[in-house]
Amino acid sequence: MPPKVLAIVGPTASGKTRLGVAAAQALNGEVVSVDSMQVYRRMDIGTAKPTQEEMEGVPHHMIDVAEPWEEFSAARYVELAAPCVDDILARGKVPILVGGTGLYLDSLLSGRTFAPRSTGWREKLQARAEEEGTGPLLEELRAVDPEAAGRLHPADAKRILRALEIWHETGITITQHDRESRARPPRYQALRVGLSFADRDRLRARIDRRVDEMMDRGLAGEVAALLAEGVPPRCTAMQAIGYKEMAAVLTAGGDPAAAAEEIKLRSRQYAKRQLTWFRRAADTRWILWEGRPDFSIALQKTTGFARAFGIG
RNA sequence: GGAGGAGUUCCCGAGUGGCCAAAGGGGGCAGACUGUAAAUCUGUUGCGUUUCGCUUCGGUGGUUCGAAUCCACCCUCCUCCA
Repeated sequence: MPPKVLAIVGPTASGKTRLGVAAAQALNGEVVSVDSMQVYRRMDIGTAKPTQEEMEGVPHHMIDVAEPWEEFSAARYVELAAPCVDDILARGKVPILVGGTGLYLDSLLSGRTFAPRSTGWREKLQARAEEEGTGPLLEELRAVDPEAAGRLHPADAKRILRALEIWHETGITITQHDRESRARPPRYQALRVGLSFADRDRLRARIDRRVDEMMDRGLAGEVAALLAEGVPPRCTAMQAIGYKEMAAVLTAGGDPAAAAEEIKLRSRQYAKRQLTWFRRAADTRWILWEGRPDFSIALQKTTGFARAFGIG
């Protein structure tokens, strides 16, 4: 049986960080962040990275492990996070996976492998897609991997390109790769605890408040500093919600207040996508806030689930 | 007081007699997701007993076989003249 871990998931601003710390204290655990943007250094305010104070002495991993200009990915996340989790287990403690990046979490738990990133194919294919459109590329894919071509929507350029990239780079179709990858045993056995609000409007209000706080705490300055140190505006890190909007205001001009509203909107839509992802795991034990979040009750429930699951 | 212009579905906005429950965009809702995932992509969005019926395009009447589209009056908003 794979080792057991606790995973705390949910949309942005649902209270994962705080419950994670409380659970770590109660269960003799350490937190492993599962967040595609908190991995970057100097991106603190906009990613709502837990502060030293909020960590309350609980060790946190997978935060500040990359430079903002670096190319990061789910594959790289797993490469770094899995040893982290294993180390925590080896020390007899409970790994508590806390975060909202569904792909990263599932990749870490499942043991799936990733086909390698190509050396140059992606760029070539991208250039072709811009010239010819994705139609011919999709047909090219169909010739070697009809299954993938049938599954992918003609407008989904990103995935069509990736499928072709894998084919050209490895000579193996993405369909075959995925099939083999899926057959691997899971890396960990996870108790999934989901955090959200019973009423979507409450989640929305909390997101709004959090964005206002980010602005007050100096999000503009944080983004300006990144740009000043030469972080390319188009890199992965700068695609983060809050950063791309502020970067646009800082470089092209515009109203910071309007940018804040835009950030709230994008965050709300992101939260919705997170819910779509996390709802898919039917075994998730959801804790839905009815009104103000009550962390003592949430912790009680979580430790109860954990005991029944056989951890802590 | 006078002269123009405008009021369209949650929002913006197209539509100037039938092909209009009404383009397009936004937002909402739902979904997908294997090396950019806070990314990317899809579906759907008046109501119902849903290959059909009903209600809708500021309001009320009217013209017409037929009106969001034409006419009259009214209401609201904008611009200009006084």
